[in-house]
Amino acid sequence: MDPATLLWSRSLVAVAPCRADDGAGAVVVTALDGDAVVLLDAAGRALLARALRDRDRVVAFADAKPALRWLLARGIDVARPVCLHTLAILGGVEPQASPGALSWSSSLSSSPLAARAVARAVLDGLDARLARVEQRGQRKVARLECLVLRAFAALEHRGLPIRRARWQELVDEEKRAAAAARARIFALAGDHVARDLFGTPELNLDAEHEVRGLLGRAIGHAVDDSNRATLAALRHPLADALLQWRESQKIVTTYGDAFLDHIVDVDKAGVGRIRSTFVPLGASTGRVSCRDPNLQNLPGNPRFHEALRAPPGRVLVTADYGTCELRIVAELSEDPVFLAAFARGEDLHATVASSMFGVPVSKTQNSELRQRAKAINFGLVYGMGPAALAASLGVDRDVGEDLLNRYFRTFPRIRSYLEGSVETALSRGYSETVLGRRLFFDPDALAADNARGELGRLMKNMPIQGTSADMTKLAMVRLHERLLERCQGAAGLVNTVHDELVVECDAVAADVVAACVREEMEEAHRTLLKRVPPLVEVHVGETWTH
DNA sequence: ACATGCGGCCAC
DNA sequence: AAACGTGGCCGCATGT
Repeated sequence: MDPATLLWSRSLVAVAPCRADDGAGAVVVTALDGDAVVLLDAAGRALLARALRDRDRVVAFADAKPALRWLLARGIDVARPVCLHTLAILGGVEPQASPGALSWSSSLSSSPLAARAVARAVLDGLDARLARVEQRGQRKVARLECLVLRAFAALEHRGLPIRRARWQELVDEEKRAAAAARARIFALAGDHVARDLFGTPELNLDAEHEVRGLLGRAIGHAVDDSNRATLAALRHPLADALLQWRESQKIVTTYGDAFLDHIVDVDKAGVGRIRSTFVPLGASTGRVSCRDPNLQNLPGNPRFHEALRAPPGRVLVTADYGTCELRIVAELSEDPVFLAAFARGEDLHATVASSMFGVPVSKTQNSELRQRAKAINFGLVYGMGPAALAASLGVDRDVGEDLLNRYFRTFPRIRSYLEGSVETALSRGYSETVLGRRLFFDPDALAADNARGELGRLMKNMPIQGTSADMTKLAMVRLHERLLERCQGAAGLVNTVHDELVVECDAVAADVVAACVREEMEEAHRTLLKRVPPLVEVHVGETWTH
C-alpha cells in the first residue's frame, strides 16, 4: 500500500523499525488492512515525522522506548505511543505466557520482512493486552506509562551533560585518598597481616571475610559483619582507616573508569553526554529504575554534582518536590495537624514535635525534639517499627517504643491510615496508589502467618512511594509536551531522580523554562492531591544544584 | 564465558 | 549494632 495513504488515513498503526539495505534504516507501518515500508530517506523521514507527531494517531510498538529513541535519532517524534511490553507488565502477563515474545520484542528488526511480522503481531496482540489491563483496573496507569515513554526516550536521547575531565579529576583524588587509607590500614595492622617475600601484604581489602579476620586479630574482638555501623562502633584507628578506604574506594570503583566509559560525544568545551537506560516500571511500586549507568544514585557530594554541567550558553534547571511523601501521607490520612501545617507552609517536623511534646519547637528551639519527630516522619513512610526508630536515633528500644506510641496517640489518623492500608491490601490482594496503580501480591504470601510483618511494611509503603512516582511521571508527560510547544527541541529533560527533574535549556530561556517546570510539576501534584498544596523547589545554574 | 547470591553502599 | 521501603553497581565466591 502507498505509505502516505496508509499513514494519513488510519488513526491506529503499528510501527516497527528495521535495518535496510541503504543503511539509513526503514520503518514498517501496519494497519488492520495493509502494510507499507517507509525508507528513511529525506522524503520518508518527512512523511513519518508529520504523521507520527499527530496527536490523533495512536502508534503501537512491541517495545516503545527503544523504538522511540531510534526514531528520535532520525528526527521522528511520536506523540501518542502505545507499548505492548508496558501493557503486558501492567496486565500481569508473565513473559512465559506470551510464547515467541522474545522473537518480536527486539527493538530493531534485521529486515523489513521481520519488522512486518513484528508490527502485525503488535496489532494482533493489542486488544488482548488492553483487555488484561482493563481487567486489572490499570487503564489510567497504562495511559500514563505509555505517554511517559515519549519523555523517557527523549531524555535518554539527549543525555545528561557532564564535564569529563573534571569528573576524572575527582575520581583521581579519590584514588589517592584510597591509596593513602590503604597504607594506613597496613601500617596499623602490622604483624596481623601476612606478607610475601617482598613485604607485600597478603590481604584483600575487598574480601569482607578477610577484613573481619584482620579486625578479630588486631582488635581481639570478633565481629559478625563489617558494615559501616559496626566499624564505627569499634572506635579503633584501624576501623576508622577501613571506613575511609571504603568511602574512597566506593567512588573509585562505582563512579570511576567504568562510569567514565559511558561518557560520549565530548564537545570542544569538554562537555560530554551520558545516555543511560531508564526502566519506567523498574520498581514494583511504580518507581523508575536506571542503569548503564545508574544516574539515580550519583554521589550527593556537591563537587560531583558541579561536574554535571551544561555546555556553554546552556543551563540546568533542577526542581524537586519538597517533603513529597509526607504530603501524600497528609492527603491520604487526612490528619488535621499535618494538613494544617502544610496549608500554612510550616516546618512539618517542628509542628509534629510541638504537637507530640506540647512545647514550642523549631530548628533552633528544642531542636532535639524536632530531630526525633523527623526520624519518625521519615521512618513511618517505610512502616518502621520501634527498634528501627531507636536505632536511627541512637536511643534504647523502649525509648523508641514510647516515642512511637506518643506519635500515634498524637496523630491517630496516621495510625488508622497505615493500618487501613494493610487491611485493604490483605482483603483485596493488592496495594494501590492515588492514580490507581496497583501492586498485586502473591496469594501464598498473603496467606502466610507473617503477612502483616514484612508484607505489611510494603503495603504501608507502596501507596506512598507509588503515588510519588505517579506524580513525577505525570509531571514528566506534561512538561515534555509543554517544552516541545514552547522551545521545540531547545529545552528538554536530562535526568529524573524519583521526586526530582533536571532540564537543560538555553541560558536566555532559563526563567521561562524554570516557570514551565514549576507550573507543570505543581499541576501534576494538584491533579493527584486535593487537600495538600504542592511545594516545588526550583534552581537554575550552569551545574546541577540543590 | 556467563549466571547467581551475598555483603556493602550510593541515591531517593 | 541493628532490627524500616525502592532500586543498581562493586567485588568476591560459587555455580554452570
